[in-house]
Amino acid sequence: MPLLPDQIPIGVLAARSGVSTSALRFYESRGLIAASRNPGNQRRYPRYTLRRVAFIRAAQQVGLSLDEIQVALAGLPADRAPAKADWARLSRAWRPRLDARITELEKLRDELTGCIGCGCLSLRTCRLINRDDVAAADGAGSYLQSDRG
Amino acid sequence: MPLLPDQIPIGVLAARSGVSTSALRFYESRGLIAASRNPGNQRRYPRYTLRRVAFIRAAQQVGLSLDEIQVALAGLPADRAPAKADWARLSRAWRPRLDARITELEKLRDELTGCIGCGCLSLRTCRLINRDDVAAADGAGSYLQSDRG
DNA sequence: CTACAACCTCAAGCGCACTTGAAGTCAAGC
DNA sequence: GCTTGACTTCAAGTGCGCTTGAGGTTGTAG
Repeated sequence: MPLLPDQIPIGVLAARSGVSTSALRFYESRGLIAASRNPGNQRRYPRYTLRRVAFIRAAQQVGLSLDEIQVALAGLPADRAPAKADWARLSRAWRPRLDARITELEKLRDELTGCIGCGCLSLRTCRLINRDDVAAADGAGSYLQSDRG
Repeated sequence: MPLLPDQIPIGVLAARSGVSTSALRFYESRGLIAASRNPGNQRRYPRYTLRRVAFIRAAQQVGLSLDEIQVALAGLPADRAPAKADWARLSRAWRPRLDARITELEKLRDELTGCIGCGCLSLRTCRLINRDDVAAADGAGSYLQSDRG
């Protein structure tokens, strides 16, 4: 007697995953999840869809687009419960991205702290404020750039 | 003889900030930056606009919307170069948000690593996979949720 | 049997952050 | 003076990730 039958209606999946029914249908339209249908044409989800949805939300947190997530999920069997190794493989693939994002934010935070502390807010020395001003170092030149570009 | 005159045309600001001219005009329409006009009605930016733009991009990295950034920037003088204290105040205001975001991503990363290592991918124990399944703990109930809403 | 909530499809709409295009003006070099 | 590219405005379009609405069907409790 399972806690949750293996034929989950969309409203239940929505309640349990915290994702709206419209978003779930949207995910289906984008090939991120799949459902079988009951005799009355209503969606019935296998239990592991809960994991797929959780994975999708987590991946969005990492900064992946739904297209990228779809590609990642394509590495899983679409029609049966994925094995531990399947999830592990996908998760490993995120890891560098997550690390990179964390590093980026930490760098920003540290530069920010540095700026507050050091009073470096001159145009020429502060990396946070000045990071994109590539031309500032080499004089007044570089008045060239198309409006369309 | 300044490196950059204090009447910067939009193309130059775009080249130096790495932000397109259309985006700069868009920022102006949203009240994030401002420009005076030359006799021919062309925008001329004060130098410190470069800092404002860099601030905007940095704030976007932190995850702020343009509306939020506009509110933050409203704390600066709109028509003269902000002082160190002005920037410092704004930067301090980001700090908690940045920290929170970093913590969130680190938590995700650690849970991810944990899941790979511990084989916890059962529906009931893995917090990463299962984090939103609030109903799973208390039996099969909670079949209630409207399609709309 | 009736009522009503939950479900269905399909098309259109939304919020965000811009981008693109049309039609015209301004500025600098030859 | 002419050309060319940088600039102007305004409206419409784009891509993403959904949400909303219309109009209809299914499922279940009383």
